[in-house]
Amino acid sequence: MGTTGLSIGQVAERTGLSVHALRFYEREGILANPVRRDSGGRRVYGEDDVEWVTLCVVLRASGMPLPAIRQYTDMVRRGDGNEEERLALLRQHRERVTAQIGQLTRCLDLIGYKVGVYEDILDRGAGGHECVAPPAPENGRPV
Amino acid sequence: MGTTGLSIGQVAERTGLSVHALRFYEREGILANPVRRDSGGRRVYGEDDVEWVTLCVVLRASGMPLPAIRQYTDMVRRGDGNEEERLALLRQHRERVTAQIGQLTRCLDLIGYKVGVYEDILDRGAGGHECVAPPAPENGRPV
DNA sequence: GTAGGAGCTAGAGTCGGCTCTAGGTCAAGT
DNA sequence: ACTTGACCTAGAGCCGACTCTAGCTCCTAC
Repeated sequence: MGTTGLSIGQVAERTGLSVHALRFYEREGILANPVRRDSGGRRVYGEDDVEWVTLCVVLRASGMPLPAIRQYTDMVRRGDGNEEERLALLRQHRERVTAQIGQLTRCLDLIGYKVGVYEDILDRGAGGHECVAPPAPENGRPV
Repeated sequence: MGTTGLSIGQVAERTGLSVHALRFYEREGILANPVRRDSGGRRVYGEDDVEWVTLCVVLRASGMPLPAIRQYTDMVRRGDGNEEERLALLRQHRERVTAQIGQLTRCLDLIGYKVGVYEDILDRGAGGHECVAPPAPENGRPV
């Protein structure tokens, strides 16, 4: 049986979390199953643990708060029979992420516009002809 | 001269920030120009202030930290002549936002995949035929 | 045998970004 | 006269998510 068995440091390395964060997540009840320990009391992670942590990292990266991840973890831990609940939670999160992307995209438009404005100002300035009344950079009463 | 003059409460309402947050931003040096006061010492905002705050809200919403917003504010306050700097800062932020959207999109893919998995499980379950060995929901060692 | 490095626990500290409190002023309405 | 409500300041408090520290145990290599 080729069960690997990874140390916390190795898991940290491949998930991108710090060892501190991994222990913290465990304390917070965010690991789906209790981490095994070796004879010396050190954590030994399996591939499935790594996969789970990786999922958690993705959920965090997309803005899911730890309490929600814990909820989801609890559902999974409770086992089969609550798939509707899990689905609902995932769908809700998906909508939030979609909304977030939408908002960021709108922000990006404005930022892009601003970038364009400054590019124009600089192009014009570099062109050599004096700009007597520069097109009010930010607002009408700067400084 | 149709200068409006808004109270802090009105600005809060139309920018979405709280009055607390508005005062906090001011203390943090994030308002481009000093807010005027009425005879009683109360803040009076002009349309330009509201526009500036609105820009700040967009920058915040797209993840720019307050210190960076303050930097930008400082540049604007210093007046003409540092347009390259402003442009650089905005471009940098634009790239970060783009990256963030990319990351969220990748997360969304995974979440969508998970949603699909659960939809399949539930469809199959609702179909009536017993699922003897359900396709391992989360990982091989749940609970 | 001893120095280094990785791991352990419990608990304290940090950081960003607000949010709230206490204690007060002021103007308008009843 | 008095209550209400919006505003003021200075400063404390809070929340989320880590991050770090102290003081310890192992194991390995020199």
